[in-house]
Amino acid sequence: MATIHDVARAAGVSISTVSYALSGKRSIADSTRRRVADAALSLGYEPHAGARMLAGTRTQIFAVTAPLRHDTYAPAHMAFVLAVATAARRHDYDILLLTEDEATKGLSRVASSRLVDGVIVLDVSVKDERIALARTLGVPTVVIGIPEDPDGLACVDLDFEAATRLAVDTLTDRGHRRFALLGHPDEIYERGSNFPIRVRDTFTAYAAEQGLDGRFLTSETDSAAVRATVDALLDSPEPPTALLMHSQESVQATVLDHVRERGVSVPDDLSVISVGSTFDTTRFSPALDVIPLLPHATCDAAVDMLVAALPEPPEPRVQYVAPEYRANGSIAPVPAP
Amino acid sequence: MATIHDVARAAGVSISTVSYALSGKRSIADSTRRRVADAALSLGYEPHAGARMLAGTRTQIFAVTAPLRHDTYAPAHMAFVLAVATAARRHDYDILLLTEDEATKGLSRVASSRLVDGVIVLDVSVKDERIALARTLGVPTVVIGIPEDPDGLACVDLDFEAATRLAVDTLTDRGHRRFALLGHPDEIYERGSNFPIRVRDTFTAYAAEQGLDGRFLTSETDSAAVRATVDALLDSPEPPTALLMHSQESVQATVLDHVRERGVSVPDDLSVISVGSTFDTTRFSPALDVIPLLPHATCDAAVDMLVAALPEPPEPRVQYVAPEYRANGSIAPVPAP
DNA sequence: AGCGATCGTCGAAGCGTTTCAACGATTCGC
DNA sequence: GCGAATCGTTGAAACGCTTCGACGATCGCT
Repeated sequence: MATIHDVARAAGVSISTVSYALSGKRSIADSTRRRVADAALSLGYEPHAGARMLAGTRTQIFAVTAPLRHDTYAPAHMAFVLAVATAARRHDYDILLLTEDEATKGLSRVASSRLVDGVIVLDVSVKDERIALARTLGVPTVVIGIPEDPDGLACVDLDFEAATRLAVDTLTDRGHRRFALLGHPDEIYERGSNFPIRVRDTFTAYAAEQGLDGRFLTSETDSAAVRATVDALLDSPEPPTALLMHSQESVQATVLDHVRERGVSVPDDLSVISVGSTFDTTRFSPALDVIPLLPHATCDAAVDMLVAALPEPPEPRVQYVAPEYRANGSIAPVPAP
Repeated sequence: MATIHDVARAAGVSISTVSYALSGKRSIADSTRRRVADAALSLGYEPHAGARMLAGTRTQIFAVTAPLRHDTYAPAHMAFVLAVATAARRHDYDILLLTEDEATKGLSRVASSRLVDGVIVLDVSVKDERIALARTLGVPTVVIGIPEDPDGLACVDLDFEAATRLAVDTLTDRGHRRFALLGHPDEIYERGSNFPIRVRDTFTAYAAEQGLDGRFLTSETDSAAVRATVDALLDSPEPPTALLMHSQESVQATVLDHVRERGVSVPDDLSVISVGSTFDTTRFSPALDVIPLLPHATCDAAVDMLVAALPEPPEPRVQYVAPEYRANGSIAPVPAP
C-alpha cells in the first residue's frame, strides 16, 4: 500500500507538497501538481483513513441512526437510508449505520470516539431518546422528521400540511365539496405519531376553513374492517365524492378492490388521491394520483444542511420540503348529482 | 474530550500503562487496573478512532456492500443488513454501508484507504463484479449467497438443497406422492438467479430419485396468471396433494385465495409448504408451514467466519446454514382417494 | 535599482494511539 | 545468598497524514 512518502519520492517533491497538491489547500505549480497526480495514480495511492482522521479534523463519515420499530415499513425505511447514503457520497462522505439498540448507544460511542463528523437521525418518534442525546453530545446533527420538541435542532421533513392542502385544493378546483380522509389505525394517532397527526389536523382544519364536508376515518388493518369502513362511507346519506388516503399500501389496495366490487368507478364516481405514500401507486388498479414522500429531496436537503455547517452543528431550524403532485388519472370533476 | 494522557495523569500512571490496563494485552496489577478504569470512566474517555486505526492494526469497521437491484425485496434485504450489523456489534464492529454504485466503487476505496478490516458482500448476483474485486483487493471478505464461481472465496448461505429435501421428506412422511413446486417467474431462472435454480433442480432431481410425481411450475406475478396456473394444476387428471411454494409473497397469497375460492381446503385437501421465504407466513390464511430464509443464522455465521480469520482473509469455503422447519398447520396426511 | 509582497516549496511539529525494548523490584531455585 | 526468571511499569518510537512557519525566488511597484 502506497503512502504519501512513496508518492513524494516518485514525484520528486516533499510530502507536504503532495498533501497540498492533492488537497488544493495551497497554490502549487501546475507542473508539480500534474507530476504528483500522476505519481499518486500510478501508485494507486489512497490516503490512510486513520492517519487522516488523526491529523486532519474530518473523518468523512456520517453516522445514520435508524432504529427498526415493529411497525417500520421496510421499503420506505430503506429508501431513506439509501437516499442519505447517496447524498452523502456526493460530498465525499461514507455512512456508518447504527440500528436497533445501537441507534442510541452507538451514537454516544461513535461521537465521543470522533469516528464521525456528523449524524443523520432517521425515523424520529415522538419520545425519542436520540434527540436528547444529540443535543447533549454536541455532534453536528440533522433530524429527518419532526420530533415533538424540535427546539435547538435542525430538522427536515416533507411539508405534510402543504401536501394535504394541495390534495384538497386540487379536488376543490374540480368542484368537489364532500371529502373523506382515510387515515391510519387509531393507535397510531394515540401514540402521537408525527405526520399522520399533521395530515389529519390539517385536513380537518382546512376543510372547516373552506366550508367543506371533511370526514376523517381511521383504518384498521384487516381487510374486513376496511371494507366495512368503505361501506359505511358510501352508504351514508351524502357520500363524499373525493377520498384522500393516508394509510398503508394494503389498506389502500383493499379500498380500491372493494370500491370496484361495489360498482363505484374511480375516478368517474369517486376521485381518489394517495397522500404521503412511499409505495408505487401506479401498480394499483386504477393507478392513483399521489403526493408522495420524497426520500431523495428530503435526504438531499438534510445532508446539504449538515455539510454546509461543518464542522459546527447546523443552525437549529425546521426545513420543509415542498410536496409534489403526481397525476395518474384517479381524479375527475365532481359527477353530476 | 479526554485523551489517554488525561486518563494517565488522573490515574497517576504512564500512558502505556493505561493502554495495557484497558486492552488487557499485558498483565497489570489489579489495583492499577482499577484506578485506570475509574479514571477512564469518570473522564468519559473513549479512545480516538483515528489514532487507533493509525497505531493499531484494526479499525473495528466492516464494510457491507449491498447494491439495490430493481427486483430487490426490501424487507428481506433490510433483514440481512440488520442481521449483519447486529452480529458485527457483538464483536465490537461497526458497519459502513456501501449501496448502489458505491457497492463496487466504494469497495476499492474503503479497502485501500484501510478504513475497514473486512467486507461482507450481500445479495450476490450471478455475474457480480464485487466478487472479482474482492479477490484482487485481498481484503478479508465473506460472501452471503453463492456466486457462480465461489473459488477462493468464503461464502455462507442457507442450504437450499437441504431445505427442499426437508420439505419433500416432511410430506412423504405423511404419505404424499404427488408434488408440485410453484417457483418464481421464468425470467428469474433464465437470468441464472442462484437459489431459485438450486431449489428447482433439487426438487426435480429428488422427486425423480424418490419415484415421486414432482411437477415444477413457474409463476407470473399478475394475479390472473397465477389463478390460471392453480386451475391447471388442480384440474389436471391426477392433481398433486402437496404444494411447495418458492415465490413472491403476493403470489403465495393469491394461490391461497384462489385455492380457497375453489373450495379446496388447506391442509385437508392440499398440504402446502412455503420454502425459502422471508416474509411472515403466519399472516396468510391459513398460516403456512415454512422453511424460512434465516438472516440471523446466516449473517452470524458470516461475521463469525470473518472475525475468526482476521487479520487474514478467511479460508475459502462454502458454509451452508441448516434449514429449519416451522409448522403452522398447513400440512396433513395425504387425503383418502 | 531597491523594496516589499507574492508564490511555490519544504521541514518539522503535532494528532492520540499501540507496542517494543528495557528497567527496577520481587520472587524463585538451588 | 546469588544469579536467573518474572512481574508491573515506563519512555520512546512508530503509524501516515495535515498544517504552520519559514525560506528562497520571482514579481510589481516606486
